[in-house]
Amino acid sequence: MLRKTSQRDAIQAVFLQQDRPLGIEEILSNGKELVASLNQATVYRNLKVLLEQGWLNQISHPSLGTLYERSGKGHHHHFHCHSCNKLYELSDCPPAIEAMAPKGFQVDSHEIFLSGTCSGCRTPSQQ
Amino acid sequence: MLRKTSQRDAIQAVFLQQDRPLGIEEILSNGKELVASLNQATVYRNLKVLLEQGWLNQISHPSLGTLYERSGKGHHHHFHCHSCNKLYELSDCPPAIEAMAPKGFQVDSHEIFLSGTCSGCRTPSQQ
DNA sequence: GTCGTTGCAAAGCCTTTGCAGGGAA
DNA sequence: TTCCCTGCAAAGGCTTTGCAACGAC
Repeated sequence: MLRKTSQRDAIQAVFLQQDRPLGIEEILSNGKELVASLNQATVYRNLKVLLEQGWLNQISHPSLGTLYERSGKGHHHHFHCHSCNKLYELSDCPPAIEAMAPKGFQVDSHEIFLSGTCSGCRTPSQQ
Repeated sequence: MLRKTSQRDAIQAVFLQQDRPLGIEEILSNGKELVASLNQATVYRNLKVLLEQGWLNQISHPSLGTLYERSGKGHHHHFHCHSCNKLYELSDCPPAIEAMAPKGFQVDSHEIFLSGTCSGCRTPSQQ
């Protein structure tokens, strides 16, 4: 029922190639290098399909807006460097996060966004 | 240089009265009860002014979108109950949050969003 | 041939802006 | 009177949708 198309292939290739969270503009511009006719609407439609399939995860970042990343990397959070504007993946997760909620509240999920300066931007000479 | 207007008074009154994070729609509809002619554009413009004055804080919630809350409550985070759709304030904050970042990264700020079911929605009979 | 998929353009949200009239000081 | 503020409507971003043509199977 789901057909293989060069457009969807291109979008997936962009994610495999970049291996980091991407926004629409990046997906579109990178994808156009693979399929020149690639259209914005097609990107949106395929992102939706890939989300439904569980191939992608959606990130609603407070500063960067909506981003998409390959799923299957396990639970993690993100660090946003506002110098180079990159989004880094974090592996750790505070274990006591559920304790933040008041008594009687059931915590189903949580999101953590850190921001600051990455090591590369702090010591540019070592980059 | 900043004039007192019934519209801005109304918007501030809504926040003082509700004492919780509010979205545009709520601010507008509640504000219209105080100043019937209150316009959407006026609300946006005054929210901007109140943000610049530091009277309000902006929240970019992953599920609820943009909300505004009175500032001056100190550092805190939020819990979103997806049953009653309310946003609760949390007082605690994990102390080890900075340790989540890789070595050499400087953490300037962080955001934490919890979601789940509040106590009232878990045991409706006691509400 | 079928029917999922695409490109294009139009339409939908949310938010901002231009403009002329209105009101605070 | 001055000029900040408001309401209205139009315009801007981002995302979705309608539609006819296209193309995978």
